[in-house]
Amino acid sequence: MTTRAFRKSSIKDVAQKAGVSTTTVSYFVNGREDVCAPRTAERIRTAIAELQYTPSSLTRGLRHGATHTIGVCLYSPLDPELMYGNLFFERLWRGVVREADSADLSMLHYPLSVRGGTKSDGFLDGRVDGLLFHGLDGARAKKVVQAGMPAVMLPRSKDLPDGCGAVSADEEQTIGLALDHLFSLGHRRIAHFAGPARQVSHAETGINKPDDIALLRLEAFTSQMEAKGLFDPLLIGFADAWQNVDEKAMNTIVKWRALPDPPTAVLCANDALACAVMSAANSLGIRVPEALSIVGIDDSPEAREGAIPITSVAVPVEDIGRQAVRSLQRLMSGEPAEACRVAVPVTEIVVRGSTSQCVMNR
Amino acid sequence: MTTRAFRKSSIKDVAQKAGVSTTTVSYFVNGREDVCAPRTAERIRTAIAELQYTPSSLTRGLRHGATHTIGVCLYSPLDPELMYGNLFFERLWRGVVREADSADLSMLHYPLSVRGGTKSDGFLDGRVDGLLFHGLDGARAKKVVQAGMPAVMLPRSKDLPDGCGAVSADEEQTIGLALDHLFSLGHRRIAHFAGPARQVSHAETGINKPDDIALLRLEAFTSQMEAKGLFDPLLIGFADAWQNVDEKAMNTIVKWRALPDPPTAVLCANDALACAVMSAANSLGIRVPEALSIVGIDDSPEAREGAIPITSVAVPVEDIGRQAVRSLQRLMSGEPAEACRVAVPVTEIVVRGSTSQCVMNR
DNA sequence: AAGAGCCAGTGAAACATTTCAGTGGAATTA
DNA sequence: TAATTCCACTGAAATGTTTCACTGGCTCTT
Repeated sequence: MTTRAFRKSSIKDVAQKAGVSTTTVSYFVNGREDVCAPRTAERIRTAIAELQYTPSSLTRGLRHGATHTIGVCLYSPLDPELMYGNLFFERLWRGVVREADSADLSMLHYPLSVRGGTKSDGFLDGRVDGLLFHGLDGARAKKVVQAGMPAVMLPRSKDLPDGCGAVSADEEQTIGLALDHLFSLGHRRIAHFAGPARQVSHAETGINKPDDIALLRLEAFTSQMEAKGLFDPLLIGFADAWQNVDEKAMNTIVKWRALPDPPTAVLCANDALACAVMSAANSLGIRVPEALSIVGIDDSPEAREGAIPITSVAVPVEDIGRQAVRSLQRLMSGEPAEACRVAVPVTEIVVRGSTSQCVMNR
Repeated sequence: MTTRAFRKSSIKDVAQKAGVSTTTVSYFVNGREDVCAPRTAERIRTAIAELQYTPSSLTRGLRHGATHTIGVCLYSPLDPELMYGNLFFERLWRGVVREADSADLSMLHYPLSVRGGTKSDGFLDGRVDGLLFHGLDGARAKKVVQAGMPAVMLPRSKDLPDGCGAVSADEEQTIGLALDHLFSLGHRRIAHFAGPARQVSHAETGINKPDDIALLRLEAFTSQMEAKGLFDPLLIGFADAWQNVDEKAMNTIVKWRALPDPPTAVLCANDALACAVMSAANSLGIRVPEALSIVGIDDSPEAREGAIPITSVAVPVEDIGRQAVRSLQRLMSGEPAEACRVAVPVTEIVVRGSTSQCVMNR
């Protein structure tokens, strides 16, 4: 174990230089009122300045049992396919950073050997007061949480351990916004193109991806359509993997068009899927939105930039990041985990050219 | 100062449970050979497992004087205009994370109060062995470096303090690639649309932005053109701020067209500027590339996606991130700062539709 | 003038760990 | 058998800081 190249000056050095005890220096530094003899204070002040003294966070943490630091575990930077050009991470990250900043919390990134490896011990090495994680598998999360570490899952996953906080977008609202929009345009035969349930490549590594989101959206779609008596299992399509989404979309659309009562609108689990459906429709000569309305979710650039821009539900990703930090703070200050599980409201749908009045029902 | 909600088990607890001294446990944990009595080892092993013991990084750091942690200071997530949709940060970040991961280094993000505030003491609180910073102003950097903290500036700035490492793209090569491409197409009258020298809004906050890059590119352009005897100061345009880039581009192009000998190609300091020049050319009815070749720098999506995709020099941003971590490691292990200043090679120019053979010189 | 009270500051323990320098006992050697 | 060597382990100091409990000296009150 190598030692650091430079030596910081310690409270002892300051005490010696100022001719007082370390206790006095400590009191001075921490602003206790009763150490106020002006001349002593002055000597300490100059000693600190000359020695460039800064109290060691390490020992402070040791003494206080708290470090004012949260561990953040975001797998995205290591995951090429998921992240490049996808602003999700960027926005989430920004929310986290901003909230942590205003709460005066430092953030520690654990290296992959801890994040991706099998041992979760690294998280318990005393450097952090709490943990924010994004894509840690349930088993390891459980271990960490059971050891007493406050932790918030981001977004909430299916196998959320007891005692663990969680922050997600309210997917019921997400779906609700999209469906309300389509309902108000007169659509009744509404299909859903669902996202990949879970990616195989990552099931291997034990990393739990937020593709659970796709499942939540599917469930919300199903229950809300059922509540209106409009649900038809034939109108559910799946894209099992990212690889051949275009093909999947094509097949699915063809299948739907062959139905006696084809859908007039399709709600896609995310914008990437919506784009795939859009180009499938184009290839098949199905006019959008006249013959088929398309709604996406995420409000990503790809939805905005096509020839026919796609109506999309805007997910408040940055808010999710902020709320996650807040939840973690509450958890750290002792609130019960149930109170630290929040569904961030989703309130905005950006209406664009891919949706219009349903012509069938006129 | 609040204490943490949960108490970790310490080496003492393990020692007590296993009926040995803490020394023995320590030796066991750190794999010293001479503590190998199988029965003792077994007892310690079970005690550790039962108590979920993990050695405290805090005290380890305290004892060893090194924490295997680097501080990273990236302002981008807090800077709306610069970052959204700009993959620069994302790619840089990924390089940093990957290299840190493979070097088994943790990364600590300091909060804005340290990063943006006036005090640089926060960096010296003993939690990190070195510092990677991106947009810390020269004065504060100097203070940190003088205090003996190994630090690497990313990218290299004009006012790089002595003893500080630095990693940047080799802007001479960047410009060289672009110019060679244009020369090979026969262009001789080549203009340069330079980036903002420094952003006022951030000069206020004391944050030094990497807009120095624009300056470096301008200098490289000037010297390389001069070396060929082709430099003409009239062919230099500036975009002083992001806000009215389009207008600036328009004015600049108009001005250039009015010259007796207008440029046949323009090298823009980045892709955003190249896009601005492209749309200015479109508005003015100047055909690209026939009447004007345009080269950008960065190889960003915006360069790729226009109606006429733009030829652009690909800057190895991820490499820069990786190299920065490596440089910092070398610096931390005692290498002189001069050896820890690297210019990352720039080798790739992506040729697209915005450049073609120069017709004037045929 | 004696006790009370305060002022300005100090000693030492505690936090969790590592590591130098030992120690007691057994096995080996002379 | 006595000395040596080795084994398996332990004591204690050191890292930098905070904080409880205390002290010596001074001033004030009665």
